[in-house]
Amino acid sequence: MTEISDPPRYTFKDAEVRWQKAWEDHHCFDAREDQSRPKYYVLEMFPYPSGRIHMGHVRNYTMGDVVARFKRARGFNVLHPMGWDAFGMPAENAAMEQNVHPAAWTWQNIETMRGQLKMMGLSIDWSREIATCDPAYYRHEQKMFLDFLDQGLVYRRESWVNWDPVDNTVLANEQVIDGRGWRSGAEVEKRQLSQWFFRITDFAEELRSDLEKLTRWPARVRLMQENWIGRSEGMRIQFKICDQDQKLEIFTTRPDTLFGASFCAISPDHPIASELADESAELKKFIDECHRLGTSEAVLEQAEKQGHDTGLRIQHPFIQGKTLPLFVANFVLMEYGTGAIFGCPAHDQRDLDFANKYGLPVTPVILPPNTAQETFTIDTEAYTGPGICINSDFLDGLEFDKAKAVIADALETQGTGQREINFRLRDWGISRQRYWGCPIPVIHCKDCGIVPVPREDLPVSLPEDVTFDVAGNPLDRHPSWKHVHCPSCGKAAQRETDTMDTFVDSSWYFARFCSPRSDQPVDQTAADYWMPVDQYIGGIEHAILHLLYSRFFTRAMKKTGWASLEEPFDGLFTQGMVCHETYQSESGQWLSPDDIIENDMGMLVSTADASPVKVGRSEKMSKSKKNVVDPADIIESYGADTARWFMLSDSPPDRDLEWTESGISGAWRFMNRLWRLVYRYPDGIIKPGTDDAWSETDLELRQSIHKTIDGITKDLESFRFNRAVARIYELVNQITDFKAEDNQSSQAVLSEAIETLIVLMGPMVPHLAEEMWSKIGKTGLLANQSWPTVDPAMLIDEMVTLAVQIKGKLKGTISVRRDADQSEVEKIALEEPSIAAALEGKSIAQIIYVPNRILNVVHA
RNA sequence: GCGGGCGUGGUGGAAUUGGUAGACACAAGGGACUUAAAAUCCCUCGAUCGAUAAGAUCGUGCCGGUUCAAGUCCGGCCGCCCGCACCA
Repeated sequence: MTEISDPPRYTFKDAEVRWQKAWEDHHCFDAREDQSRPKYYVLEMFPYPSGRIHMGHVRNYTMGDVVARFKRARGFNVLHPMGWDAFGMPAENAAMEQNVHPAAWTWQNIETMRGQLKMMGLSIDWSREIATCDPAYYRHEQKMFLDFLDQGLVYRRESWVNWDPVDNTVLANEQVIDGRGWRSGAEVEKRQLSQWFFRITDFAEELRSDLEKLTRWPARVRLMQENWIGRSEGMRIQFKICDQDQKLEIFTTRPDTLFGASFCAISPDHPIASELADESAELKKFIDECHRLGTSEAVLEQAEKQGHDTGLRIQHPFIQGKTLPLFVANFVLMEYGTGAIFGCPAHDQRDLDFANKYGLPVTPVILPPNTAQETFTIDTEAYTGPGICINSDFLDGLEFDKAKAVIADALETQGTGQREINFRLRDWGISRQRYWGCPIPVIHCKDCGIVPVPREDLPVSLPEDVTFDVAGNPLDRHPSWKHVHCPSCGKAAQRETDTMDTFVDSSWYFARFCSPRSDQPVDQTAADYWMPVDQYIGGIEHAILHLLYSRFFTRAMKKTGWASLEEPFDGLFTQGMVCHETYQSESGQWLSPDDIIENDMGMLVSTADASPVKVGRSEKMSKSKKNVVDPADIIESYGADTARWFMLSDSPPDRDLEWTESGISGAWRFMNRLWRLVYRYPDGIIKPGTDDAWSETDLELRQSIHKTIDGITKDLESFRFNRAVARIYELVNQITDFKAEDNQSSQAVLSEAIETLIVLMGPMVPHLAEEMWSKIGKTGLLANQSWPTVDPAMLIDEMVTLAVQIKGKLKGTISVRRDADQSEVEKIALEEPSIAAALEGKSIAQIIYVPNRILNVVHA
């Protein structure tokens, strides 16, 4: 081989474009159903087209691409699509601020970002691209909405919402900051509005119990969903209201504390409260007060328990003649259980706070273990632990768990209570008073009520001639759009002007990718072949909502005949965030990494005025803190492969990754090092020979090759990309150090090493790998090359290094035959000078031998 | 408050799942090449003692335990991070 004195640098600009075109020309990544091959569906959470791609996208899509390319090389028929989560508020904000149409703004962003993603060299089947704002997509969403409506999976009801009086819109809870609208800054009001809901609670139990089937999901995400669904077993109990026919229904998980009840309380939104408020100005005032305070976290944190005595009395179900006062209390939620509770102050902290404030009796009914009843009192701290029932009539002496069952039976026999399971999960409100979303396809008719838009009239498209110069929903004030004839009676009627929550759009896009141009929401044959998604990858921020909604939607689709499975995502991986140090000027202004420079003294200063810069901790890249690095700049200066390599190196993919300049330049240096390595070997390096008379060093390299194949295969299967990267470095170091002898077998080993290295790197740095592949004289695309197979014989070492310990402390290592028997190993170990010296004069008590691992000598 | 996770060199992180702690990389320092710089190549790099050697001792947040053997298992602290939060 000839050493070339000055190898040129790897010219990524030319190479990356060239190989991207080659893949496209050869349709390498087009996916077609093929029943004869095992399929693999890799999906990354699709991006919102905000304008430009950010580092989070680069990390996400690099990981997905590694999996897609790896699986393809392993012989799978891979589906790896991309689309756009294109409806949403930012488009309307842009419309208001920049006077552009949301559609124009969105499609322009898609154009830009598609180009940027293509520069990354992702193995995506672009022929399947979809955008949720395209009527060709959302008409199917409307169709399914109507199917859900037919099946009773959608309903409309009045509900309390956060209303922004300036922007004239409903705000999500996350959009209310300290009681004010996040955009307008106006004090948010509670209003009752008629809203559409998806009946996700129908599936609460199933969504919870099926979590255990999702074995390829992170335990953390499953737990978060489980907590979110929040199942609790308890009882619904009907209390008699004194001097009335009405009953008060409450829900409790602690029927065992029923004898400790000292009051009942209902939510300010409870029907009984509203009824009473009609006759009591004072109560009405109290209820209004509760509404004004709202339920935002900050408020609840400090909010005192407050109540209003209704004057009504409630009959205790088991104690003759005992009655309890009924309060309206600010801490009782209408949305959970029945909106009414009984209060047992001794064993619930909230009830105790309330009782102490209003001077209500506190009767302990659960005695903690190893406590004397005479000395047990409750002061300001409720006892919520386990124990034995006291002061509880027929429950006395029973262990509290047993007591729950006994009293449940008693109530059920009496007919005044039933065992019930309650969930924290609420139905999913999907109405948004927004323009840029999927229109809800119904018509409101004065005579016929709610009439679905006839299916043949779908899609209900958004009108284009809308304005954003005034607050409120443009659909609502559009001159003609909402005025239609009732499809049922033909009289004048109005369209629904609310649009759907954008989470609806992303709840089924994965199914649409299977047959993106079908004139049905999904083509059953295609979906049956491709679904479920085998590997889904995205941010942990979607652990609950998006993933839960998708699980619900898939079930709803199954019920309406659009899906044949329940769980859309078989495997889930949640990637960490991309972080960067933060910089602030002396006056506290955030500075971008581009605005700072290291001065002669090694200090970071502002490029503008050379003033010192405060370096803050590494945080998620965000525009507000200006600690962002634009991926487009990086790809421009270093190429896509360098960016991809850096993304995969060092940090485990589920943890946060810190972006550093030295890290990216290190990755760039490595790209060139590889290029030089391959450049040293002219075209057509030696083909593997039949001669297997390897020298010891030949054998060593061959073993390394196969151990690397084995290791990287396992690493990529289990998302340990950082480990795979380290193995590549190890192999490259070894190849660099390898001195090939002047014979065919030695040359062949080197040849095998380089070839294998290139194939193994293919999924991670595809352009460079193609370039190297072609450089060593290979014809045909590496993208179509299959994954190397492991020679199992090469994984087994003839000799192993064994650690020798004395009383558990390492004293030396010896080299022994693999699986050598204990007596042989002992002999070698005890003859080892350092061991012999350490054991001088000691009598050996025990020797522990773990073959191929360790020999531990224990002396007296 | 409830639930969960994490804690290893100057830094990011490895560690065959109880068996040689620190792989690999970054940063740093030294050297070679060069008129010089960049690039590249070589060496050192957990701490302490020792001479920059041989060697020894200590060392995975802290304290204790189990074990022949603990970063890994158990108990108790400390610190950080995340999720939920008036859910009866």
